[in-house]
Amino acid sequence: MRKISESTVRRLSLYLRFLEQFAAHGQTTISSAELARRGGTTSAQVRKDLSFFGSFGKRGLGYSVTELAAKIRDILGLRRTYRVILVGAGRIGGALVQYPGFRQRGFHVTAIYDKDPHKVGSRWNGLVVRDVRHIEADLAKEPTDIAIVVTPAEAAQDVVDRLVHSGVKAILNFAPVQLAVPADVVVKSVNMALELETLSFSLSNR
Amino acid sequence: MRKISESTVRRLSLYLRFLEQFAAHGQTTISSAELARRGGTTSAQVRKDLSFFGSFGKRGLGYSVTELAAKIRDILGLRRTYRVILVGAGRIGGALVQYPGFRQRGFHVTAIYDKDPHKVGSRWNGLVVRDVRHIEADLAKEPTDIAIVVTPAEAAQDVVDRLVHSGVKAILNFAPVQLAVPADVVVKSVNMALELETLSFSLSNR
DNA sequence: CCACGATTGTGAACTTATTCACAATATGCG
DNA sequence: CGCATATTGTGAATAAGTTCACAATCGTGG
Ligand SMILES: NC(=O)c1ccc[n+]([C@@H]2O[C@H](COP(=O)([O-])OP(=O)(O)OC[C@H]3O[C@@H](n4cnc5c(N)ncnc54)[C@H](O)[C@@H]3O)[C@@H](O)[C@H]2O)c1
Ligand SMILES: NC(=O)c1ccc[n+]([C@@H]2O[C@H](COP(=O)([O-])OP(=O)(O)OC[C@H]3O[C@@H](n4cnc5c(N)ncnc54)[C@H](O)[C@@H]3O)[C@@H](O)[C@H]2O)c1
Repeated sequence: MRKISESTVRRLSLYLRFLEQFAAHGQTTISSAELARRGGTTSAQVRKDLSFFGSFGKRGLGYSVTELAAKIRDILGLRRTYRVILVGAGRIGGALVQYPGFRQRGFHVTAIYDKDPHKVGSRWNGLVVRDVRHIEADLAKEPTDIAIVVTPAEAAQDVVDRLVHSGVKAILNFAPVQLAVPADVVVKSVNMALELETLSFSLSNR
Repeated sequence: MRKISESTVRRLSLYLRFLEQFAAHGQTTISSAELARRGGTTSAQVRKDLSFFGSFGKRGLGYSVTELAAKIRDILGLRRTYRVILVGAGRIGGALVQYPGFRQRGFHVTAIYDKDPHKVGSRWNGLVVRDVRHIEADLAKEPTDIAIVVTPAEAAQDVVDRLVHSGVKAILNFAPVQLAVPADVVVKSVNMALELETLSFSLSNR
């Protein structure tokens, strides 16, 4: 397959959300122009994004909402559910476990780990917080697809090393550090302070 | 000023974080190559990013860590502090108010708003949660620089309309919806489900 | 069953972003 | 001082991403 850009993947994920909304409203077909309007892009961009993966529309008519949604789910690998573990039972971790949106989209949090003896053993949304030292053993028995790192910055690289060592191939990181991982592991970082700084830049430059 | 790309701004923010770390370790000078290594980019990219704003280095020597940090703070508009309000006293909102990292970087949360009468009036990290209906009046008296939207998706556009109407020019949005705002208002969205879906895509394509 | 309006799919043109590559220095040392 | 070494700053080359523009094709309605 040709190299697909990050921005294309992000847009596909957006299109999918719109398609689900259109489907919920009973709309059966949709044009690239309409999808573009919703996503703040152009119709050519929508068609180009899709064209990397095939041709899913009908000329003169547009796309079937449900078919295109199914196709994008396929492309994004969303036909299956994913096992997700959370490392760090802190404030952000707490918000994430309780958030129903992830499960709705097929991401199932199956375990939470922490280092703090006061937190280990407590129940979080039906899950018992486990000691982070059990990660390797647990993952050997029941591998996970994705790990979310919500520990303090100082602990993050350490935690990630153990995750990688345990065979985790995808990591979503909230700690404000640049993580080093082997080439076959993919890391996405959410850096909220950085987002605020881009806002600060925008405010100062107009 | 020439149009600066989003990616350049994000990288500058990263460089700044690294510079602060180097400063904390007592390092006084640094080369573009070293910054690049840390940030996962190339030395040419680092120099190009900086060159949009001036020339801050010494040939043969590199950059003064503290001078460059000060310069980037200038560029990003981080010489001042920012007033930030939070709309939505839920789980994510709770994590955000308690997070010390924002204040450390000059972003001061000055008020929290919610719609729920059970939450209005309660204390959150020293701040009393106010009724969202007071937003307009409050902001007329004490303008804010940035608003963080952490309400449910259904309420987000409504809240944003009121923020815009009250003169807010920068918004950080956590609700998984595309927000419509006038051209002079900048919105950044953090969409965690979308991040998970890009991971899902990566996992399914190798 | 043909002509028309709508809309896709996609090369080609264009625009933006990244990397290359090298002259222009700064430092240090014999 | 003059030469060797390091590293910047930047125009030019390349690569990547977006938009244009139009032939291909579908459904409809006369
Ligand atoms: N809270 C926010 O709004 C916010 C915003 C931006 C970034 N972040 C980042 O997200 C991360 C988590 O933030 P938080 O506010 O939830 O912090 P927190 O302090 O509330 O929680 C961190 C948790 O990690 C646990 N922990 C520490 N070391 C560990 C280890 N080695 N293994 C497993 N668990 C360990 C701690 O016991 C604690 O329970 C931090 O890196 C923070 O910088 C948080
Ligand atoms: N919690 C997470 O981990 C997570 C992850 C991804 C995205 N999000 C998104 O972030 C947003 C907030 O999530 P949450 O988990 O904190 O939700 P939550 O339900 O815990 O909190 C939402 C808060 O907003 C308040 N609210 C509702 N309507 C309002 C209005 N019109 N004005 C002011 N306040 C109003 C509610 O009373 C509630 O206190 C949601 O859009 C959610 O989809 C959350």
